[in-house]
Order: sequence, then C-alpha cells, then structure tokens
Amino acid sequence: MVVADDIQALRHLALLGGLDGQVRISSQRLGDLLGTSAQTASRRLIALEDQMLITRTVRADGQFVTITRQGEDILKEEYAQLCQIFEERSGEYLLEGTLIDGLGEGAYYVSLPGYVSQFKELLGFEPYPGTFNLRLASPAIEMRKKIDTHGWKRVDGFTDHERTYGGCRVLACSIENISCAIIVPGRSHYPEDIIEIIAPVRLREKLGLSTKDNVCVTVHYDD
Amino acid sequence: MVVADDIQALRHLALLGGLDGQVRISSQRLGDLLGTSAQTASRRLIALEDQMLITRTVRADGQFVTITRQGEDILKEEYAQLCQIFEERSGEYLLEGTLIDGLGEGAYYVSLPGYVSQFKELLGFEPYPGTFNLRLASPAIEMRKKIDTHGWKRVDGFTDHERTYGGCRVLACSIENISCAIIVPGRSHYPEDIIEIIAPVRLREKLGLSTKDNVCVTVHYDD
DNA sequence: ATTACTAAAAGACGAGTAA
DNA sequence: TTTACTCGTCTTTTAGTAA
Repeated sequence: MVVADDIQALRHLALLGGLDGQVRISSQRLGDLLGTSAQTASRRLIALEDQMLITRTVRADGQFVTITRQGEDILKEEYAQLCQIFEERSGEYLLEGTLIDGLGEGAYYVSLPGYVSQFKELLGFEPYPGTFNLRLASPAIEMRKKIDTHGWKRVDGFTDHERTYGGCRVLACSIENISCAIIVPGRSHYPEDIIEIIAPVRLREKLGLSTKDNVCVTVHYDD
Repeated sequence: MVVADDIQALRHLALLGGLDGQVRISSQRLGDLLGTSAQTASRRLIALEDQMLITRTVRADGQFVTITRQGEDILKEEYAQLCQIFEERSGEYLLEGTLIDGLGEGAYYVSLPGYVSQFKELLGFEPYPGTFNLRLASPAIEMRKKIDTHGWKRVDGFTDHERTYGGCRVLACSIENISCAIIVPGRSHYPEDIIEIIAPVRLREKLGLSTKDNVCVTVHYDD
C-alpha cells in the first residue's frame, strides 16, 4: 500500500514530465511544490525509489527522476477513481428532509392563473393548489447549495388588479417518481433549511405521508 | 493547504456517493478503505469537517456525511491535475544516452536487401549501412521499458543462399528532427541498456557527434 | 549550490474507555 | 454497535551538519 503523501509527490513529478522522460528537480523545489521542507521532499524521493515507483540518478548538484511503469500504474489507478467520481456520476442529487406544515398561503399563490400558466409551460404540469414543505438537515442544506446553480427556470412576476406578484424560480425534481418542482420566491431571503415543493397531485395523500415523516427528493442535473 | 491524507479520505467518500447526497459510513469502514484504524478514520472525518470540506450529522449509531462544495473543488483540482498528466501528455518519450562504438556488424545486416525493402516499407527510408548505438542511463532504461508495448513494427526474417536471417522489430523515433528508428533483434535477449538506431543518413556525421557524446532520442506515441 | 545523515521536537497513531 | 476522547508510543518532521 502506497501512502497518500508518496502519491502526492509522484503526481507532482508526473506534472513535471516524469512520465515521458527524466525530470531534473531539487528537493528544495519539490518541497516547495508539496508544501514541505526540502528534507522531507528528499525523503519522499527516497521512499518512492525504494518502492520502485521512480528511478533516479543522483549527483552532488541535483538529481534526475523518471517515473517507472509501476509508478505510472499507481497514478492511473488514482486517475481512474477520479474519473469514476466525476464522469460516471449518478446525475442526481438527493435531498433528504422532514415534512413540515406550511403556512397555508402557498395554496393561494400557487393557484394564481398568472403563475399556473408559467408552471404548465416550464414544468409540464398544473400544480395541486398547495405546497409541500420540507425542513432539511445540514447535509441536505449542503446539497441544496450545490444545486443552486443548476437548471433553475425563471417564473416571471405579474400585476393583477393593482397588486404586484413577484417572480420566483423553479427546479424540476421528483419524489418517488412523481415529477414535481422546488419553488423559491424571487427576491426574499428564504430560510436555507426549508424547501417548498409543488406537484401535480397532493403529495401528502399520494405518498401517505404526514407531518415529521422523512422525504427524499431527487434532483436531476446535467452539466 | 489540505494534506494528502485528508484528500484521500475525501476521495473515498466521493466514491461512496458523498458528492450527490449524504452517505452513511462508520469510522470502522472508512478505516478499512483507507488502511488505517477506525480512530484515525474518525480523526480524518473530524479534520475534513473542521476544514469545511464535508458536513456531518453524527449520531450515537453512526454518521451521515456529504461533501461540501469546497470539498468538491478540492477533488476537482486533483482531477484536473491528473487529466493534465494523462490527457495532455506531450505524446513523446525522451530517451537520453551516450554514443558508443558498435561492433561494426550492424552495417552488414542493415544493408541486406531482404531487410532493406522492409525498412523502406515500414519506415519510409533506406537506412545508412551502419547502426548508431547508445548506452542508456537508468532513467532512460525505464523509459525504454515503457515504450516496449508502443508502436513497434515487425520485420520478418528470411532465408538467403542457405542462410537464415532472423526477424526483428523497429520503432520509429527521431533525433534532432531526423527520422530514424530503434531496431532490436527478434529473439536474442538484448542488453537492456543498449539501443541500436538506424537512420537514412550517417548520424555521427550529420550531427557532428563522436563516441561518449550525449544523445537524446524522441519516441512519438499515440494511444 | 546539492543530497542525505543525525538528533531533537512535533505530530500522528492506535489501544483503551466513556457515553 | 457507534463516536470521539485521553494517553503512551511510535513515526514523521525539521533543523543542523557533513560530504
């Protein structure tokens, strides 16, 4: 088992071209790159050589290093892991929260024709008049921050009978395969641990849920 | 500066899905993945949390972890480095060696018509009758091992006037922009620190080199 | 200028333990 | 079971030095 510190050193050597030929590097410079002393960098090089991850020619005025095939394999392994992480992602974020009672005013806003027509166009459904509110635990709050820049659609505000209704943004998501959407008001600073969801059906009923039950929301993304 | 051990832990959490939602993991299991004790794994998680690279909800019977955006950035940085290493490689290996005297027999073999016709077809040139021999230092020996599986072309043996001439393999390369090729006999176990090169011209003369001078050979690859 | 040793200081490790 | 603390040990680090 090669320790992480050694792999880090190996990676920097590769960055300097150690995969394609010999690279001249002093312990001092490697130390700078690794954020360690020159002594430690020197020890790293010795360790890498002992593990046959590099070969060296050391002279009094410096050293030449090249990465061996085994060293290359170690790096490839790490590369493969990161490829898996970033390229073969599931394509969905999971937000978990507990169902809470809303204030009831969501039903009013959500059913206003000026919004409904836009929901239909942007989301493909006419929402059940009411919102489904979740309180997120801290891990989910983190996920929420991540989705903040992904795939939101803008719903414009409008004026009706002398009153002005603000815009908002919606993000398509799903709960147990029912298409729905997270909705957040345009300007107001919404509490970050609460999300409001609209759906074509009454989710509480359809899913047989009541206040304080756990709910998992799936947000699909593509980037 | 995030230390390598922490990044390693972060990578494993990402592999478990920590980028897309919360992942449940015990210190024991993380320790198994990292090759450390559960205590150390626990410490890693605490350190990651302190650096705000993950958020956690810890309970008496386990913990849930999700990677923060900052944590994701750290991993992306590492990923970018490895991409650079493996995807934006120069496309050439560099072998450095010192010019040595050959045995003179190379000239004879290389000019045999049975070989020459194949050289012309495979390499696009008719070699100067003589070989250019290099002794490699240990870093270059390592490079030589790497190119062992890249782009060699097979030259068949033949029989002429009751004598049999063995096959060999050639690998196109260049020395100071002069196209040439490394040639190694088919079966015999060639010393690993010596390479023999053929070229359309007399390299010693064209490059103004003499015995013991340093020479840098470039091997192009594509895979 | 280098590398790499030695020795002292700092830090990390895992066993045991409590909650 | 868990997590995460303390504590003694051991490893790693850095400064100093020699080559």
